[in-house]
Formats: sequence, C-alpha cells, structure tokens
Amino acid sequence: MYRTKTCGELRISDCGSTVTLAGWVQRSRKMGGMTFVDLRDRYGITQIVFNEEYDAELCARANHVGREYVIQIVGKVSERESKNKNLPTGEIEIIAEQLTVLNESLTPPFTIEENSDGGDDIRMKYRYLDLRRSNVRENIELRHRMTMEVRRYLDSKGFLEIETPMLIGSTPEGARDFVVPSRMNPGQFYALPQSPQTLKQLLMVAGMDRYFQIVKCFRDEDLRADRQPEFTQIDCEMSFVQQEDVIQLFEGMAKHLFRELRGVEIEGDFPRIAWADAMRLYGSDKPDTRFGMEFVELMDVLKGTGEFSVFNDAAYIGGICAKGQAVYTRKQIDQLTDFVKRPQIGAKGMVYARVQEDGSVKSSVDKFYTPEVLENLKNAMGAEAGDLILILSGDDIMKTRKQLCELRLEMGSRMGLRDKNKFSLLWVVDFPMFEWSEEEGRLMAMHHPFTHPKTEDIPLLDTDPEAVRADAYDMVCNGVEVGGGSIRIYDQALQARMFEILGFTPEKAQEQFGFLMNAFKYGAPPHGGLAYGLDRWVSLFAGLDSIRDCIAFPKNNSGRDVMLDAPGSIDQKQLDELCLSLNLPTE
RNA sequence: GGUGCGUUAGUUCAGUUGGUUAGAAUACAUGCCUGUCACGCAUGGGGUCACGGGUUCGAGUCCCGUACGCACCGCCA
Repeated sequence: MYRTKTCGELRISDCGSTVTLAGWVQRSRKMGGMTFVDLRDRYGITQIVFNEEYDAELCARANHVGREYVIQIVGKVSERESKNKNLPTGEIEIIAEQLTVLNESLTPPFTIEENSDGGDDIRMKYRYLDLRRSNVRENIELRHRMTMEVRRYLDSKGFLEIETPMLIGSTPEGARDFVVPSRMNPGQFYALPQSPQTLKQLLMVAGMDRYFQIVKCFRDEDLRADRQPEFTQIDCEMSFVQQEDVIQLFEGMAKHLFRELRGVEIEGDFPRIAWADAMRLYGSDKPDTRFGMEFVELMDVLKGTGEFSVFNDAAYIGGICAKGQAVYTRKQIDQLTDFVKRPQIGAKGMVYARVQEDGSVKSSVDKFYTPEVLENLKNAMGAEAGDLILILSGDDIMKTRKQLCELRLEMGSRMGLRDKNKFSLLWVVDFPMFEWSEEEGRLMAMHHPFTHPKTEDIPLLDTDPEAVRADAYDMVCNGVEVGGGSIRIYDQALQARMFEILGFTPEKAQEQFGFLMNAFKYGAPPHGGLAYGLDRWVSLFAGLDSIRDCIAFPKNNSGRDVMLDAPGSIDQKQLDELCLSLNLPTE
C-alpha cells in the first residue's frame, strides 16, 4: 500500500497513530541535526520531521531529497511543539521512521508555489508542474464541482445527457471551421463542430424533449484572454417551450450554481433589457451593470446651441456622469483623453465638465456655450456638485457608443466599481434578427440562421428585415456574456425563407442544411435552448482574468500548445494517405 | 490583417545620456545551525543581453527587419 492517509487529512486527534504518506517534496528545511520536509499532494501539505537523535542514517538520507521528489514515508503522528496556523494540518507533524524515494525529480524550472516566479510561457510549457500549484489546481477543482452541479440540476429537471459527434460537416455560416481530412473519402473533409446546434435540434425532432451536453466546441478564429480555439459549452435544448420557459429554467440554473459554488443567494428575477436599450444606455450588448453611469444622449442639449462645431456636426453626442470625480486633475483628464484616442478605441477627443461646489459648471467648452446651456447639460446628466461629466461625440452612432462604452468601463475600473466579488446578472433580449455585413455585402444572422423571429415581426421579413427582432436572449454577468440562446425555427418554410434572406440559393440551402429542413417535414416540435460558456463561468467564479487558468491544457495566443508543440507538420506518408499536398506561401 | 507593450542568469526583473569586468532577488550547490514552517548565516557556480542587419571610436541601451510572448482591434452565426 502506497499510503494510508493523504497529506491533507491528519489532525490533532490522529496523534499517536502510525501512518504512511506519499507525495511530492514541497521544500525541506535543514536545521543541523534535524530536517523538516513539507510533503504535498492534491489534498494538502503535511510536515515530516527527521531527527538525527532518533535515526541518523534516515536523517542523512532525507537531506538528499530534493524539491519535487516523490517520496513515501512511514511515521508517527505527533503534536507539534510550535503550531502552524496557516495549515489545516498545522497542529501535527509526522516523526519519520521510514523513507522511500519513489522517484527523483529535476529541479523544476519555476517554483511550485501559489505565487510562482514563473511567467505564462514557461508555466504553459511545463503545465503538468503548473497544475501542481494549489491555486491552479483549485480552478480545476472548481470546474469539476461546477460540471457536477450542472449535471445535478439538469438531471433534476428531466434533461438527458446525450453525446453528439465531433466529426460533422462544414458549414459556411459563422466562424471558420477546423477541418479534418477523411482518408476513406479522399478529397473530403469533416469539420469539428462550432457548436452542436443543428444536432440538438434534430434531437428535439427525435422527441428527446430535454437534452444537454457538456461539450467541446471548436472555432478557428483569433484568440483572446477569454477565447480559446476549443472551449466548453453547457449546451441545452428543450421542446414545447417559449422564451419565458427557457429563461426561467436557466435563470434557475444560474441561481443554483451561485448558491452551491459561491454561497451567493440571488433574490428575485434577473433584470431584462432590450438590446436596443442596452446599446443606448451602455453602448454594449453585454453591459457591466455592477455600476450605473448610464449614457445620456445630449444631442438636444448641445447640438446647435453653441458655436462648438464638433458637436454641431455630430450625429451622436453622449455623456456619462462620474459621481464625485470633479477632483480629477487636468493630468488625469488628459490620461482619459489619451485613453479614448488610442487606435483600438478611436475617439477623436473628449469633452469634460466639472460641476463645482457652488453648482456652476466649468467645462472644456465654456467659450462655446452660454451658462444656461451648461446648466441644461448639468440637469440632463443629473449631475450634482462635485461630479465630473465626460462627453464623446461622433458621426457614427454605434461607433461612438462603443467608444463611450470603453470610457465608462475605464471610469468604472478607476473608481473601483468593478468588484470581482460582486455579481450583476441580467438578460439581454429582443436582439435584431440580422445585421448588415459590409464585408459580405449581405445580411447576416446576428445569432444564427435557426433563430426564430419574434412572431409579431415576421411580416417585416419581406418589407424591412433589418427591423426584425429575434426570440434570442443572452445572459450577461459583469460585462461577460456567460450564455445565450434562442427559440428556434421549426417550420420548414420559414427556415427556407430565412436562408433566402441570408443570401442562400435554394440549392445551396438544401445542400448545406437539407438534413435539417427535411427533418422539419416530419413533425418538428416547437423548441428552443441555450448554451452557457463553462470556461467563462468558472473564470467568473474564480475571479480569473483569463479562461486559460481554468483549462488544464490550454492553447496560447497563437493557438499553439507549447507543451505538446502542436500543431506540427505530418509525414509525407500521412499526406499521401489523405491525398493531400501542401501549397505553402513562399514569403 | 492591424495596433501597443515586451524578450537581459534556471526563474522573476533592474540596468541612468550610448562608455570600465552586466546587477538584484529567488532558485541551485557546498558548509554551519536541533523546532523550522518564505527558517537563518556564510561561500560558490551560473549570461550567445531573442535572432539578423545598421548607425557609432564604442550598442544590453539608438534605428530597421525577423521570430516569439502578452493585451487589444478586426474576426468570433
């Protein structure tokens, strides 16, 4: 037997018993005639004592055990002379009687400690060592507990966990596919699913009624801190439901997760905001509502009421009111101006106004406006003495709102209003069905082509498709889209009409999605569903900046696994078998 | 495809206006130390300053390019 106990479970009540422990050497402290070894496993750390006075030979051997050696010790549990309050096992130690080195270790390239000295790159290259660190391991453990709670909740609601294939057909809509060549079908390719969307709809046609799957999805797009080429969805679908049914059930699941994993009880229904209102008030379809500072549109107040041509020529003028921030110095305001003028944000400039202690307004555009107009500005913004008003304007309403959104988030961060331990959840609903793609020169589905239009908007499909709203909904927490879904089209004719609007010829639609439309001819039930981003949920609960930190073996920014050194080239023999030849760009 | 920042000891970083033998911490090795727990003390080894080119009497430092990393924009139905 390698061990009778783990390194995290012994307590003062175990004193006197003889135990066998196995684990990794966290560190050792040599004190002349005695040596302390911290022995670590997944469950904790236990101090082992070797004493020359008891066994000189054993102590000498212990002095040659290096960091990360795997050792087994037999010894007696004893009360410590001086206790360590930082460890659950801190009241006891093991007086070693036997020591077996099960495996030696090279000196690790970085320290295996909570605050490692290793950078991202080296930690990813040696991820198996990084995962030994308690804080990384805790993220993986949280992820496990979350998937267990998801299964418990959905099982209690009658959902079946059903696997869908990883090798499916490529579809042109949406993200780029990862493709897999088929040896048995030369020249043909599978695609890895971007999501099991159509398959779960077919499961509804099959009468499975309630389906879920914790499933890998693949998208061959550029990466971010919150985006990996393979990520995990909690993918769900239900039959005979309307939007309200889906929202209720998955709001319940969110509450369940918060209760079980964070000990947070969320009272009442999540607020819901129409997409158009989210854009108007926050400039984002995933607003961070941990703090207010909503946009106020100022066209009526500032356009044509003064000699400031920037505003007079603008299509949009919007402001935010930063409570109590009139103390901002000129230097701090210049920093904010530089912030919004950064290329990735792209504002041309920023106008500010301080509300002074006497209630008067001092702004950067004083010379263009009368005090009355500035008073109107103050009132429109709901600003009071001591507040700072920040204003952006521009020709493109959506672009300017997006810039103001960045400014609002920056001010929220600066003012400490984005507390990682505070959670503000809401639903964004009434998304537009389509958005115009300049690149493609056609309408694209904002959600996906299987989304059901709002029933009352269906007539607009023929007259004003851009005004059509969808039965689609996103769950947003702290400015992160943690899940999204929709009611689906289940009518073959409506689905065909949708493909037509999206620019598919009937032949192309049949070729790409015939399997789905054919299925709809055999009695498809009304259905809808939702998918949660598991990685984002875990990150949110663990307070992580990157979803990489809750994935055992993530990819880096370039989509590489630096530990496996993947992707890599393959042998000519493999290429030949697949009937593939490479056509690499030459510089 | 684009923007910004970065690349110096095993690791994390500092390195002034371009000027002597490139430093610190930590890790590692050796020695001392019987109650440590980030133990302490002493000594020691450890460098292709990412790579290529340029400017200069002289480049870790300035310029150009490349590679790699991180963040972001585009993209992500």
